[in-house]
Amino acid sequence: MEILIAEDDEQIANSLRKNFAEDGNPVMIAKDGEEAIHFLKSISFDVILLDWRMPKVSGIEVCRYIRESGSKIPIILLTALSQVKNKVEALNLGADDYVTKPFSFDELAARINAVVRRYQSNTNELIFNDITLDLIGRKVKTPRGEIYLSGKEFDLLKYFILHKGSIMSKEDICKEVWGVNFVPSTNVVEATVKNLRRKIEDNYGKNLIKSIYGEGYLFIVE
Amino acid sequence: MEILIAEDDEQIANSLRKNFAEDGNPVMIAKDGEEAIHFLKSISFDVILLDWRMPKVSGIEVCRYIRESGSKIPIILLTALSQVKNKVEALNLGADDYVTKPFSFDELAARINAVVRRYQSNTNELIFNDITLDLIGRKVKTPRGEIYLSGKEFDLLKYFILHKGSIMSKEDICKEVWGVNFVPSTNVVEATVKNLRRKIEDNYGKNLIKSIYGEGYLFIVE
DNA sequence: GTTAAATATGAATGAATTTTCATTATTGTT
DNA sequence: AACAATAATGAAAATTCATTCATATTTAAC
Repeated sequence: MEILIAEDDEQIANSLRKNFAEDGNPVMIAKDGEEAIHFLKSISFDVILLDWRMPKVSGIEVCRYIRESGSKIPIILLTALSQVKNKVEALNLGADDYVTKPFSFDELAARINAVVRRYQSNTNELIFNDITLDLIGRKVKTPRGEIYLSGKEFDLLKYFILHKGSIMSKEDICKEVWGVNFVPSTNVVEATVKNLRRKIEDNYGKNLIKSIYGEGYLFIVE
Repeated sequence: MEILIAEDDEQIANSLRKNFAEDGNPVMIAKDGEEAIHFLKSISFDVILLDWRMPKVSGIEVCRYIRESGSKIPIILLTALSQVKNKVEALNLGADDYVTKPFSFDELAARINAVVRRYQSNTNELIFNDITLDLIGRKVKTPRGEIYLSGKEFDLLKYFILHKGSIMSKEDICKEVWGVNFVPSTNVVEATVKNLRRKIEDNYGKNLIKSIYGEGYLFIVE
C-alpha cells in the first residue's frame, strides 16, 4: 500500500515511515502542502496522511484541492489541533478521518485500513493478475491494451474471475450468466467459452480457462 | 438519513435521538444487540451506531454479524472503551469509525457524514427521483418495474442523469456516449434520444428530456 | 486400443441493436 | 407569415451479437 505523508516535522515523518516500512508499506514524505500536491500530480497513492499546519499550503488546503480535483482517494488528517470545530471542518471538506497527535501507531494503522478497505471494496474494478475488468465501463484492460468483449463474454469472464480457483459447474454458470435454472439443451456455454478463450488467451498467451471433464470449468490461478 | 442506534443507556440514546431529530434525521433505538439485529432484518438504515457493552449481544458482535452477512452499511462504534486494542479490534472487524464517550455531537455528526458520504459516493447506483440505474447490472428500476434499455440507451440515460439540470451539447454527448470527438454527420444522437424518450417517458408519464433549440438537451430536474 | 460421453470448433442462423436516410414537425428569426 | 435551421420520426439497412447445428476432437473408463 503506497502512502503519502505530508508532514513538516521530520521526526514524526521519519518515525511513521519506519513503522509503515515494518509492515511492508512504502511511504513518500512531502515536507509541505505544495510538495504534496506536486507528488499527487504524477504518482498514485492508496491513502494520504496530512498534517494540518504546514508551510506554504496547509493540509486542509491540500484536502480541499484533492476533492475539488475530483479524486476520491482516502485522506486522513493527522494533526495537533484537537478542537471539535477543526475536526468538523476537515471531515466536512472531504477528509475520511481525523486523528489527533499524539496518537498510537496501531490505531492509526487500523484507521488507515478501515478507510482504505471501504475505498477499495467499492471500486468497480475486478483485477486478476494483469487483467482488469472495469465493471461500469465494461472494458477489459491488459498491459497490451484493451480487449473488446461482447456482453455475454464479459459476464462470463467476470463470473470466472469471481470464482477463480474452484470448479464451476455448468448449472451455476447458466444460473448466473444466462439467468436460467437449467442447462440449455444446446451448447451456448461451450460456444461462448470458445469465443472468450480466443479473445483473452490470444492476448494473454497461456491457457486460463481449463475444462474439467464431466464437472465444468476452472479458471486457473497459480 | 435513517439512523439505527443500539445503546442500552436510555439517557444517551434519547439525547442522541433529540439531536438527530433537530437535523431532521429519523432515529430508531435498539436497547440491545439482539434487538438491533432484529431491526436490521426488516428495515434498511443509512448508518448504524453501536455501543460496545450491551445486554445479550455486544456491539462488536453485531458488527461482526453485519459484515459476515455481507452488508457494507456504515458502522460506527460509540463506546466508553478507549483502549487502543478495542479500537483496533473494532476497526479490523469492519467498523468504519470508533468514537469514544464522552463525545461532541457535532464531531459525531461530522464523522457520520464522512462515513455515509464515502459509502454513498461509491455505490453503483445512480438515483434520479424514482428511477434507479444499476450501473453494474445495467438495469433500470422504477416503481412500476424494470425498464429494459439497450446499451446505448442506458449510456445515454446515465449521461443525462449525471448532468441533469444543465444543457448538454451534442459534442459532449458524442464524446462521452459514442466516444468520438465530433458530431456525426448523421442523426444517431437524435434517433437514440427518441428511443430513450419512448421507453422512459412511457413509464414515467412526463417529459424528462427537453430539447434546447440550437444548444442540445436538458434533463429536467424540478 | 475401443468406446461412449463430454467438450471444442467453424459456419450458419436468427435476433437484437445501432445506424442511416428520407420525410415531417418544430423553432427562432426576419 | 415565410424562411431557414434544427429536431423528431418511422422505417429500412447495416452491423453486431447470441445462439444453434453439424462435425471434429478430447477424455475417462473399460
